[in-house]
Amino acid sequence: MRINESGENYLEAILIINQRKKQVRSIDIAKEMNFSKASVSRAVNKLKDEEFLNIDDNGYLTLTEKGMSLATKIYERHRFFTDFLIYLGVDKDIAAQDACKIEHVLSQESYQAMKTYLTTAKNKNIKIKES
Amino acid sequence: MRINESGENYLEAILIINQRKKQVRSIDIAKEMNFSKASVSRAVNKLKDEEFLNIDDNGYLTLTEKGMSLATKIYERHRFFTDFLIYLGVDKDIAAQDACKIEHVLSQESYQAMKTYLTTAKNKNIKIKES
DNA sequence: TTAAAAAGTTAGCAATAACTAACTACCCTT
DNA sequence: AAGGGTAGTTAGTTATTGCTAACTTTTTAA
Repeated sequence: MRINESGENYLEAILIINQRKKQVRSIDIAKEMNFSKASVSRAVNKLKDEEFLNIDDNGYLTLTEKGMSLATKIYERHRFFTDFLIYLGVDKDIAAQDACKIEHVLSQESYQAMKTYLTTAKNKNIKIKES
Repeated sequence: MRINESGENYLEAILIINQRKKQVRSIDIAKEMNFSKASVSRAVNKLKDEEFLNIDDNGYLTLTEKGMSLATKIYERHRFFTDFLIYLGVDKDIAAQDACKIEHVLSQESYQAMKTYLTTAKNKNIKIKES
């Protein structure tokens, strides 16, 4: 029952929609992701079965602790990879697109190394400018 | 008829096998990639139909110009992303694994920005050490 | 020479993940 | 109360990409 890229994207979308709206339904995800209602319905019910979210009687979705944890992890990676690429000079839209692609697949080790490096690199650049 | 990740991996494997052996057959790919003969047979014939490679009467595979161009591009990305991650302090095996995942999906823009940055970063580090 | 092994192919299966079409259910308005 | 809009579900399709089983063909070796 291992979750995959597709499932992670749904969870991430819920998190993102939640920043604009208090309540999230399947239809909101369909609009956000440009998927059919049917695809979302199926995916969301699978995520419910796997206990990544709950669906209440009115169709509102709530991430479980497990779901929130994963969604947050992926979204943080998304933002970091976007920032990282922007720092390297990549256009922000392309950076965001590329972040979507790698956020699911890059190892924790590489993610951590990139984070550590970016911090150090930023400090070095400041020092160089100051000297 | 757009080629995808799977096809790119087969082409890359052919390039890699060619570095050790003058001639490459489907069975060599199967061993290299740990796939069944049947899967390779189908994939290779698809790549032939799409004119990424030719198959001679003895079953030996030759990349077409188009196939070689793509294989080389992916392999160069593979090596660069591996080097990049190793430079950031990632273990070489993990770096290679992660490179496999991103070599197909990262935009040309990001790839180029990372290349430019790595060169600059290396120079800066040398200067810092020298000063 | 016969038999086994190596290589390749074909057919059919499975999982994943999207789609459309058609349905139900509910609410709101006229 | 009837009809329309919105939301969700179910069924069935498609494409990708791996698999096994079973077959052919060719080469090798006893």
